Amino acid sequence: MNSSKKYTPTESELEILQILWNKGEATVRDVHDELEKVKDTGYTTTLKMMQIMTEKGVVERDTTTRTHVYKPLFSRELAQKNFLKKMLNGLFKGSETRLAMGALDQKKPSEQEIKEIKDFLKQFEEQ
Amino acid sequence: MNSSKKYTPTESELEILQILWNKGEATVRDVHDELEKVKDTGYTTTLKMMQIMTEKGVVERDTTTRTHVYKPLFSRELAQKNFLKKMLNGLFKGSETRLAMGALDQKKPSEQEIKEIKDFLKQFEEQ
DNA sequence: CTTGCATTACGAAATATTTCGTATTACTTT
DNA sequence: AAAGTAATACGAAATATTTCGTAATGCAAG
Repeated sequence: MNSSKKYTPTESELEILQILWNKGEATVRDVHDELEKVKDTGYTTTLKMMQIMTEKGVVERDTTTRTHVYKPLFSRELAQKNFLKKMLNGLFKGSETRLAMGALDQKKPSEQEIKEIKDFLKQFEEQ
Repeated sequence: MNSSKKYTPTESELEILQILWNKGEATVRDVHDELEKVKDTGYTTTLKMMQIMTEKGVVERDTTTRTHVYKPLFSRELAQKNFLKKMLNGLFKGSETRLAMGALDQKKPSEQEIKEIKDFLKQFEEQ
């Protein structure tokens, strides 16, 4: 059994992270103005969300100025990698060198495995 | 504003879908036995989960035999595409032809956009 | 300075997800 | 056919996520 729980952003957190990733850093106002274009929730909701993300250590904030400035600590790349890993986990069902148990962290995948991963990714490439 | 909400599997649903995708179809017992290797929850939890997924239309089940057999209706490819889309949404921040608003569904991305997408995907390919 | 405005803080309600206990039902074994 | 076993049904508790109302605070304009 395995109970290493790695952080995955929730739906809402991901939306906020997207904006932070794009802007590099932003205030709650910045983020909320963006969010509003796509989603229809109040300002304090966004604020609270970002406060929670701060607690979780997903973002950090500079509180020296009155208007706090937030930066992502969880990178876009990591989000992608984590998702990819999650998908690959399901892929290596029978394989003895089960990536499934988090091997992707510890050992290098084999040639064969790399090939499979590439095939898996190919679909995104064709047109 | 936009409020078209497309289904995204929750964390737990995804775990179950992984197994169903691999097996093609499976009973609750099958799924639970797999799940147990990785997670430590009771049988009825898995059952309930799969029942809910049935209600949501994420899976379907054959109830002709006593032991129900479940099949995924939500494909691995779609899960990937949705995630990818979500990531791309954040990528086309300023672009006039904002993929952000779900354009990926409706119109073909431009040459330029395709290039950006490919670049984005490249990181997964290098070794 | 004091009024108004934008911000953060915070608690708690609303909602969604995950978990499981208990009951019921069907099949199998004795 | 009775007892045991394994499955589904279902309600509801536990937990996690999302939402927002209200209050407190600081800044800026009058």
